[in-house]
Amino acid sequence: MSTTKELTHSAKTASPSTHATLRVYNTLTKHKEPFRTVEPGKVGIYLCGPTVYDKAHIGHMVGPVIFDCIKRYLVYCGYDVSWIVNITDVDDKLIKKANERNLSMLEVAEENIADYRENLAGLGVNQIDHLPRATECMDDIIAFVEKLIQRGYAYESDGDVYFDVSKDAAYGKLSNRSLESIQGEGGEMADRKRHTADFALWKAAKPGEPSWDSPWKKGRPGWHIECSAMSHKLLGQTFDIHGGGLDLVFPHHENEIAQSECCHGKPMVNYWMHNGLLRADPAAGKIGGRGEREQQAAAVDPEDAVAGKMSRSKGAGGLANLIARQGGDRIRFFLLRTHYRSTVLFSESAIQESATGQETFFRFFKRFERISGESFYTLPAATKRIEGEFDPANDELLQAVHASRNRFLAAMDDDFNTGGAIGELFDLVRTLNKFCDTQQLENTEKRSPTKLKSFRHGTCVLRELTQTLGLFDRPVESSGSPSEDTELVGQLIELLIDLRATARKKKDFTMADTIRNRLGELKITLEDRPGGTEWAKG
RNA sequence: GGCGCCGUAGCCAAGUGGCUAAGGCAGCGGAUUGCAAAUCCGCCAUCCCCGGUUCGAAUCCGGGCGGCGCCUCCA
Repeated sequence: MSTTKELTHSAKTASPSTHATLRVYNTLTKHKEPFRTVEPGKVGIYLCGPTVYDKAHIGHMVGPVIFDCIKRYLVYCGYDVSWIVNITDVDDKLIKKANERNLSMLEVAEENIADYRENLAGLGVNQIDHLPRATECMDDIIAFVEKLIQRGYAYESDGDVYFDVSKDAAYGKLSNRSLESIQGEGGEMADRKRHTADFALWKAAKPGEPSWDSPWKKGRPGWHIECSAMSHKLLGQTFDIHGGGLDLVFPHHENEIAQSECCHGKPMVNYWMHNGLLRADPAAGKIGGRGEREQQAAAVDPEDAVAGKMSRSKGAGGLANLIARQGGDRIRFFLLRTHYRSTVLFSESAIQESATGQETFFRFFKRFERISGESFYTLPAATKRIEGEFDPANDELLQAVHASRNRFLAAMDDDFNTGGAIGELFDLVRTLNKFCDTQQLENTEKRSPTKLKSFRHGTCVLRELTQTLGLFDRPVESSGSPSEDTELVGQLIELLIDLRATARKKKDFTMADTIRNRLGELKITLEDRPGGTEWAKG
């Protein structure tokens, strides 16, 4: 098998500070390939962000969430990573929206960019290094177009500029299309183009449209050019990873490659990574796309209220509401349970289901705190893969932890298989829980420093791994807004718990159960543990 | 019509040539508990169908059936 050979080879060529067991699926080659960087130890990532003509929806978050993990994981593996997410803030739809709302294009953009950033933060996406906007890079865009004209790959036509696909022999290589099979956009531009498949690099402005000075007519950039210009400006002529939704492969990314490679005469990107799309329900096609628009009115399954909500979420605050309702951490967890290239069937009931499983982690974190007195969230876990390596020696617990860690890393190394990796996380928690049970760690008298030390070490490993996914970074804010009453409520519950404890001592279980049941009706659960009774809301 | 993806237990979902097919939800049995909750243990799939390659396939090839994406703005 060639796998062994590749691994051996990469171990020799890789920088010692980075891990070369990583394999990445490349849309361009349709294969998983060993990950090699352009520059040793450095990774440049460009992800296509939104066109900000409207509020973000959940589908816009799939890419950012997975790439947030990818960056975290690469950093963990020792790379110096620069991650760009572009914002397209000049576009036909933006102009249309601005006219409808009687606002400037800039105002519409500002509003939706703020919404986008809020939603990113809500899902814990905080690894982005730059969010460049197309309108901030106009000089670079114009220079890029000029160069394409100079090199004979583009032509001006009545103030517009078009890319001449017939000059690019490689055109179609990403989406595997032949020039003949491409219909191209017809319409009003058709007569200004030499080829139907030619696409606009620069569009002359009509009266009243926002425009920028250019060597051609005053106008604005075409849809694809800003990505070529900005990625070049920020990451260079050839960079490591370009990402986006699967729906961008054609024409957007195909056109980006054509522009960039014809302009620079070099490969633009080494790894093209595309995430799968979200679907609202089996009947409704993908979210935010043509399928939704066509079927929106038609088939809304009454069983699945979510489909309806998704459609409505195109309006104000849809995603923000969803995050408020479910919690960003749950949505993130839900998205990461599936491999990033798969289609995810989205529904709130599916989020609920995955959240039920997610509770296992939160319960364990509480248990850890009960036993160790330390918060899981502040554990000094290794932030680098190499630092986290350890020899479990004869420690049975740590041997199991070590094995789990290896399986987790193997999953992540295999094209960022977060779904498989999360499975290992569940295993790891079970191992740790089992240790608590068998060693009776909840019982103060049975604890030994040695056992506690192993337990803490194992839990540090758990934290080390969850950090690479950006999961459980901080305590979940308790649902419901805190009020001044919170303290008093807590004191009252403690009082009831004391009364119940007295009842239990007297074997008055009827009273004890009444207290627990009545509190249960108020959504307050009591759990009796060796160290006393614990209560929780919800 | 062209290009491409997918079909694993009741549901969600890893695994893409070789130990007993991860994990989660739901369910069932047990340990534990005054009873619960939590936790742990056990049970619960031969991988859409047919054929082929191979010592050996869920995993590769061919053919069906079914679902989906792109080809037009889309993360």
